[in-house]
Amino acid sequence: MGDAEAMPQGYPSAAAAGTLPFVGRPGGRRIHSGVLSSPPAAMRLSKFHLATVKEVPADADVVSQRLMIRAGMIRKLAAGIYTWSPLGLRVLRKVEGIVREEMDRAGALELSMPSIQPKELWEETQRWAKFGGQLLKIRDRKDAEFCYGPTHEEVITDFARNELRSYKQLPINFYQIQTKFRDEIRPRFGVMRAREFLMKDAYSFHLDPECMAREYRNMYRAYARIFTRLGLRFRAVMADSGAIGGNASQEFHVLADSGEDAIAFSDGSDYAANLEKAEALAPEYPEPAFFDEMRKFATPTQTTCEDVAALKGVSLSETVKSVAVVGEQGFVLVLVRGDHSVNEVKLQKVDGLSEFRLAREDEILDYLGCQPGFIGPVNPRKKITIVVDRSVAVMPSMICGANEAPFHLENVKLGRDFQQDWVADVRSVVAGDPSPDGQGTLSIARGIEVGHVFQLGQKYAEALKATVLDANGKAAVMYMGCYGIGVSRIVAAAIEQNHDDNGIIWPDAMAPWRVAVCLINPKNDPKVAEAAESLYRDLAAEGVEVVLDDRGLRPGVMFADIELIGIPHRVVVSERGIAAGTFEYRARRAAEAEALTREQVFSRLGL
RNA sequence: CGGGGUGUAGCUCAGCCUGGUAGAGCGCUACUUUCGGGAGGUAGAAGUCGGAGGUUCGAAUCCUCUCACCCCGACCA
Repeated sequence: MGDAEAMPQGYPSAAAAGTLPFVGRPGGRRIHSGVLSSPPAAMRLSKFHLATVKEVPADADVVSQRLMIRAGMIRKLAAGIYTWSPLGLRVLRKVEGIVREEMDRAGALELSMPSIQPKELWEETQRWAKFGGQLLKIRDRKDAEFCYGPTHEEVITDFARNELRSYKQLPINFYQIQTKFRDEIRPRFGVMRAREFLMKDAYSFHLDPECMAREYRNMYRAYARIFTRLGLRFRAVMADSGAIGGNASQEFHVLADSGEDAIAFSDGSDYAANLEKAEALAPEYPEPAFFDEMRKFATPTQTTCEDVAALKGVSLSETVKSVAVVGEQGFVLVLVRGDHSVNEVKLQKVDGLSEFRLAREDEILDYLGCQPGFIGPVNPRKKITIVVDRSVAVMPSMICGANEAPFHLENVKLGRDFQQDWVADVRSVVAGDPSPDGQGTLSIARGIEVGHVFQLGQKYAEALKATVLDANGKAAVMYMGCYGIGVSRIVAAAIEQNHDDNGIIWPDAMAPWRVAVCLINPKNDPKVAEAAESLYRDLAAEGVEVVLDDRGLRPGVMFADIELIGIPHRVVVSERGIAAGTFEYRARRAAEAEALTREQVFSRLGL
């Protein structure tokens, strides 16, 4: 799959990252540094705090987390809460700087909102109650309630309603790069799923939906530029808008096998969507000539679809899985094919299930008259609601639980043996399903969500009464867009995508330094230190971000460190190189080092 | 929230079952020999054994409570 497919016209593919004209070039004076104050471009490791470690805590369960800890980029303070060391922060700032430059370039205006937000504001949008346990609530000394901001729709909309009075002030897009806190049920994977994290969030305000849609496309393009400049392989996909709310919504995913999200994409078109969202079409079945009577058969030990299918010697797709849930209006049985799985997000869209939970065993017994393992839609003990997936609705007949242990039923026919209340798309797509746009079939890949763009519409502006006067002098509720990027998560995602057995391999744009100059046995020959110092100074003078490893360590230790922290280019200065008039150059991904003259080294670095 | 597990030196861990003087490796400090892929030797510093209570002559070890952290689950019946 090519990244370019997900990108708007006219932008280079990710493969070209690092050669784009707007990448900060050595020697080129940046108009603005991208951060309030940049760390020094050149650095001696003897003056730096490099804190690599050989052993890692056993609980680091993902590559990026292990490598970030080993490289000494992060240290855990508490569950999902990390300190960024000087090294880690250099990388984080690189990402932040690129995000900031591209947001500025796209016309957004940076501001900074409080991380602590009053309860009252969140009550105006009902989200104090609805946001759930992720909202970290705190009290001040007067016992007034606040939350640590997990997102800033409320605050920005409050700001906008006070600041924006006229349609002439629109459209406008405000953004900030700020630490947020979401009290995750289970923080894990280091900074990839942390509770405290750095996020860029932007909010745009418009008089009409067309304008909102234009800015949405503008932000989409800005995001594509950001991830391209960062040198990441990524893909934009259609998304469910979830708790934030709103209409159109797309996510940007960094592709990595370890990603927490599954994304579905077509091999025959541009279609790509989060698995939560990807529409599942019903297959077509040949019309059967006649129907057999429903029949009960014994399944003494078979409680799963897999076991029952194996017992009958039929395909899993001929069985039906019954999932019991309890929604606002009571007990609901959800039917999906044995080879499919229920999609929670889709199920929430069914009437009466916007909030649901799995049924408890006693509830299942009460409504169906049978314990789990043998439940089904036929002859429940009490009146229940039955939701049938599209694929189940077209099955000529099915095998399902009999609501009587230990039995299942075969030749069960919808409409004859039981009645459904709803037919809906409630399953997740699987690889091989037809693409919903009718072109090609779907494949599933894994991704790490690093960006999300939404068209919010008037949801928040309405709740908070954020209006401007339009050209007719009438109050108009503004339309909003919101656009997030997980800055700290990008650092982890980049490592997931770019590493080897020796450590991290930074894309040039994210590397803490672009070049490392290493000294071998400088004590033996003063010329080594002289040559290294002069190379270091000259590279620094050219504006290259260069680090001099003058720690005086043994070569093996030094090389291992430089590789672990992922410096893209390494130049070794040694006695024997001096004698031959060369330096030893090695790109991080290269298998072998090569002996180059000083001029060749500079030209390798594009100088 | 349910289940399971772990807290012992800066880090990774052993010791706990079967109570009796606090251990190893890595890291750190000093000296020394080394010096092109995580060196060797010698000497050394370093731990309220997560916390509180209890049992006992005696508790890292047994019991109770508590805190923290981790894993699995919390749609696939």
